[in-house]
Amino acid sequence: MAINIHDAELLQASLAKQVITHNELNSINTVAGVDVAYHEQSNQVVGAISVLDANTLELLETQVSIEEISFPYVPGLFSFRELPPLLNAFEKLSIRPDLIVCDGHGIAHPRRFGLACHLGVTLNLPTIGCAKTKLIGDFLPVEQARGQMSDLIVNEEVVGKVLRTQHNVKPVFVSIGHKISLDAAVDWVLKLSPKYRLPETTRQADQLVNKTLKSKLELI
DNA sequence: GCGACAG
DNA sequence: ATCTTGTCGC
Repeated sequence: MAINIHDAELLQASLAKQVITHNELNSINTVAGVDVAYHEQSNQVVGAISVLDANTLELLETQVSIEEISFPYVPGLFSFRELPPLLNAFEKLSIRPDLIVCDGHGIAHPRRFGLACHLGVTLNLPTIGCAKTKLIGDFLPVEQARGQMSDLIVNEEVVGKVLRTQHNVKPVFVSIGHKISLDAAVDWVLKLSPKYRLPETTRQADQLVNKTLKSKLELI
């Protein structure tokens, strides 16, 4: 790895000061989803980004990047493992999305600097963290109806929302990534999840990395 | 020491 | 994340 674990933690604490936790958005016409998949066998990683029309959720553009895994999986240092392939895939885009939804946390992180924050600050774009499971924090049970939520709390501080995107389906963990308020982040996650638990942006990116991993690496 | 721990 | 079949339910 190019950076050691200790330095990575110090870097996060420093970069966390650059995170903007209020809305600094222009009109949002396109929204992107990002995801990463691994092939430990060949030490390869696939990063993908899918850009959707923010209103129709129609798929507009996709890009992928396949490269060497450069950092181990360490809870809390997730972004150092996933950022490289995501940035490389992003560079290939012809469309610059107005918002990015990440498969992981934003400020709901030990040093308030999860993947969504790191990607947002690096690209200077609004980002949302939408994770499938908790990293830190406590919360009260969420009612079963779609749209119900409860605060995700760490030391009295609300770092995110535990949001039910579908009736009777396990909730997701939403937090601020960069340049967006928590309320707006929740609204977008709901809008992007009309039918399934996860946002369409995440589903498209997830589908893309798995398809790519299968076709380009399984024949090794 | 014990449990928790994004993907 | 990934390893993995069938199966219950809308």
